[in-house]
Amino acid sequence: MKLAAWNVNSLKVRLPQLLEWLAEQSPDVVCLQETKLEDHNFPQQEIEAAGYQMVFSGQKTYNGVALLTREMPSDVVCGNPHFPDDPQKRLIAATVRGVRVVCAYVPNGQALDSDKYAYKLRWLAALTPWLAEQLAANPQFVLAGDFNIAPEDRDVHDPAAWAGQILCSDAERAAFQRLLALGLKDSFRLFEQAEKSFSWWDYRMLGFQKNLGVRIDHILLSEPLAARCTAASIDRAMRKRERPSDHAPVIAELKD
DNA sequence: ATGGCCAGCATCGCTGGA
Repeated sequence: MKLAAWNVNSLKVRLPQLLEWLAEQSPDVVCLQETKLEDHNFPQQEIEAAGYQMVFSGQKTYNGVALLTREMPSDVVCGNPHFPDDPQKRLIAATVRGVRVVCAYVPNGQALDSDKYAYKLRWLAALTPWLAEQLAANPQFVLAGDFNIAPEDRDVHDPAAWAGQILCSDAERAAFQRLLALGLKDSFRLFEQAEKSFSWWDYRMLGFQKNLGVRIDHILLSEPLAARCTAASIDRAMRKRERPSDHAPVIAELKD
């Protein structure tokens, strides 16, 4: 079972790249973030034609998440009951082949003195108890998406420059550790990886060409799934293509 | 020299992303 997460930064713009990538990689489950589409505009026919079922929760202009799956997903939940009435569409969960999959687009936060940062921390604080319930109900569990957190200094191209900044602050990293403390493993770190492996690069300043990136997109696996995980990677090739998303897809493979 | 891009929405400049 091949799991992937990708912040596409507008599915309207990125649909051709997504369809090419699905054909090349043939993932079994894809968690998409930043679709930026209202549900009635979701490109269902094109994705169905590519051989995928889908569930989605979107809005105009901002946010939006979706799950693409080879088999019909069940028990679909949008949003977090511990964080009710959130107008921002950032969470969708479903069960596929016995695996509970939670697709998340964690708020960016903008800057530590911003209201958006306070919202990010509240959002993450509410996420943890809900995940604990989901995980207890199904030990075959994965949380994947854009976390907007670089968990460690090795996940940042210039840790000194980023120290204490958004994506790297102590409070954000502590929130990430609380997710791991539920019993989740960062699939990428289950394996030897190249130094300076990142999943996001700024469109400006030749960020990708200079590899000035951060690793903020993650696939976290419960212990039973981590035991089945055979590989984890970041598909940097997608960032080299024409009109790329600023995020690369991240992938984890599980043996059946 | 501390910027530079991209997407959306709406115009001919702003917000948000990270």
